[in-house]
Order: sequence, then C-alpha cells, then structure tokens
Amino acid sequence: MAATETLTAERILEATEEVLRRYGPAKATVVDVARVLGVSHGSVYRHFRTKAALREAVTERWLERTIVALVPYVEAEGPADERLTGWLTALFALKRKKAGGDPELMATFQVLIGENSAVVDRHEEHLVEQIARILEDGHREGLFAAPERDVKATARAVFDATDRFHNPAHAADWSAPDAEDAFTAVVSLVQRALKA
Amino acid sequence: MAATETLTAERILEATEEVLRRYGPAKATVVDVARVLGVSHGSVYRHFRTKAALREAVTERWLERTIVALVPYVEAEGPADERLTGWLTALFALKRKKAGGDPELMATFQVLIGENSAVVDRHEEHLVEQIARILEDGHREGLFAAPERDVKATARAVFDATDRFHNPAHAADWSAPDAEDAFTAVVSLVQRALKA
DNA sequence: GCGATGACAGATTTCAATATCTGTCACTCC
DNA sequence: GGAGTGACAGATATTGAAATCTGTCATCGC
Repeated sequence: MAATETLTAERILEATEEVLRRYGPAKATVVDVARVLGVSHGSVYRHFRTKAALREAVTERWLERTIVALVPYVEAEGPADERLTGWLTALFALKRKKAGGDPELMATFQVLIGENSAVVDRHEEHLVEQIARILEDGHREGLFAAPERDVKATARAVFDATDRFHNPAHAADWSAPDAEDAFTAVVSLVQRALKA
Repeated sequence: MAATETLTAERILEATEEVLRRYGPAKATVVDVARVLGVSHGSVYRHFRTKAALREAVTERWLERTIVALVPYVEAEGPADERLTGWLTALFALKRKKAGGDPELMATFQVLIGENSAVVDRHEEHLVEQIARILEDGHREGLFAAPERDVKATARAVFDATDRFHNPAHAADWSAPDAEDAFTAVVSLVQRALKA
C-alpha cells in the first residue's frame, strides 16, 4: 500500500513505530515493518544496517520528542526557581501521562530504552543541559546560590534527585495516590538546596 | 541429609535461599527446597501455605538484614548531618557491594522484590523511619531547619531524592566511574536543603 | 545506474507433546 | 495426635521439530 511514495528512513521509522505499538517489542519484526510499507524486507535493510539500528533510531526519535516538548519550559518567562519547578513538573506530567495513558506502549518503550543505553545517556545529557540553563539564569538573577562545583554537576544532581519521577523504571509507582505529594516534597527539597 | 533435625520455618528459609542462589528465581522450585532438606515437598507446605508465601518470607528476611546493618549508623555518635551522610553512604556501599560482588544474586533478588511490592513498601517505611530519627536529632541539635511539613515527609523526600543510589532497579548504573561523584553531589544537595 | 527484490544460510521463535511442578489430602508411623 | 508422606489433578515448564526471522547478495527492471 502507498508503494508509489519513495521509501525514506522517515517512513520506515513511522512504520516501525506502528509495528512496535501493535505487536510489542518481542514480536515486532523487520518483515512486519516491510509488510506495513508494502515492500520487501531487503529494502528496509537498505536504510538501516540492522534491526538493532532501526530500533535505536526509533528510540532516539521518541526521546527527542520529550526534549522538544520541554523547550518552552526552559525558555519560559519569570523567575528561574519557578521555571525549574515548571520544567520538573512538566517532565513528570509528560511521563506520567504517557505511562498512565498507554501502559503497554510504555512497557514497549522501556524495553527499547533497556536495549539502547547509549542513546538514553545522550538523552539524559540533553535534559541535564536544559536544567543547567535554568540554573545559570537563576544564579544570574541572584535566586540560586553559586554552585559548589560547576553548574553541570549541580544540574545532574537535580536530575538524579528527581529520578524517581521521570525514570520509566519507576512508572509503576506514579499511579500511587501519594506520588504527587512525594514529587512536591522532593522538588521543594531541591529548591531549598539551590536557594541563594 | 540432616533429616534428624526438626523441620522449622527457619531451616526451610535457609534452604530456599540456597536453592534461589543456586538455580535462580525462574528455576527454584519447592521440590528443590524439599530435596535440599531431605524431606517431601508436602512437608514444606506444612510451614508455608504457598510457594509465593515462601518467597515472600525469604524477601522479608533479606531486606531485614539491611535494616539491621544500618542500625549502627542511626545510633552513631556525632552531629546529625554527619550521621545522615554516614547512613546514606553506608546504604549505598551496602547495596553496591552486593550488586558488584554477585550480580546474579542481585538479579535474583530483584525478581523477588518485583514479586513482593507490599514487603518492599514496608521495608521502605523502615528505612524512612531511620532517616526520620536522624532528622529529628538534627532538628534538636539546631543543625537542620524545621521541616516544612512533618519530619516523616521530609525523610521520605530524602529517601526519594537518593533513590538512584539504593534502588536495585538502578544497580547497573552503580559501577559507572562517576557514580561516586553523582552520589556525593546528591548528598550535598540534600544536606544544603536540610541545613538550618 | 540504482533502488528494489527474493532466495538463501544460519539464528531465533513457535508450537505441541511430554515432563515437572504446585497445592491438596487421606494416609502412615512414631 | 500430629509431623511427615506421596499419589493425584490441574497448572506450568521443557524440549525438539518445524516455522519464521535476520542479514546478505546476485539479480531484476525501470
């Protein structure tokens, strides 16, 4: 179907996502992807060297979306402490919505994440950079104390301290009734630590 | 072997641990446990209603050991802030040693933990209580600021913020070269947040 | 010429038959 | 009398043969 369109990496990635969504990470095959696209599986291998590379690219695309969704919170108006809380809240809300809205898709995603730790490491770096930018502004505004070491290390500490509220490994805990309170408590702990 | 000794819950738990250690969580059976003890599997069911109950008891015992090992750090001499750092460091070191020393055993343990979230919840409660005790002392000593809500909530926030360094789900990260630095950074973040 | 194909070898997965395990209970034997 | 047994039914796991998948590449056809 739609065999008239040229076969691009982009179209293959979309089809792969659909197949992963439909069959899950264990049963999604390259043959399935090719079938969705109406081509032979050999054609898929023209764009991606291996099945692993294809899955990695999907993972990357997926994570990239989170980064993009958070940009507005990095560039928001207002004092840096509020922006930090806004950013952390947005990240938690985003992850929680995904996990709660489609638990199966989340499970699929978690498998992909487990397979591609290098991609995840780079993703975490990006998130830490977003925190660091807010922290720098806060320091400039006189809201946050000078970091003990460098801003990046502090940003990483903030990221690690809130890990329980964005790491998919903890997705199961996010539906607990006191998850919101626990999140608020950790954020206010972090805010007190940063305060000038 | 040693069939002369009476069959106690304690002996069954020890045998179960041995079987779990040797065969892993997937292949450890009640029949194996009975074989180690030199009894019929029916006898095991006299002490534990189900295989699940048996595994739960093993998990509980295992977690209890961590609590006991940490008591000296709760009751240590010295200022509360140092005691808190000591306690957190001890917990991280304990977990890291177990994870690094025998990864397979750790994987087994993680499966048990996944099966028995109620037991884990109670365990976390105990750990949070240990933190709360140190926090109370720190408040009395004038080292820690008055908690925004109750001490328990703050203790839980400290526990959550350091999650990445004691939750077995993150065991894989603990061997990274910068794990130690990341831990220190989060602990110093927490300390700044608590400071009076 | 170049993107697409499909047959192929070796690796992995599926499926159904077989074996083992879980949990029960009437029984044994001290 | 009560701890311990082992045969049993239903559930779960193992196994090996057959099917499918991955990745390659000589070939096709536009």
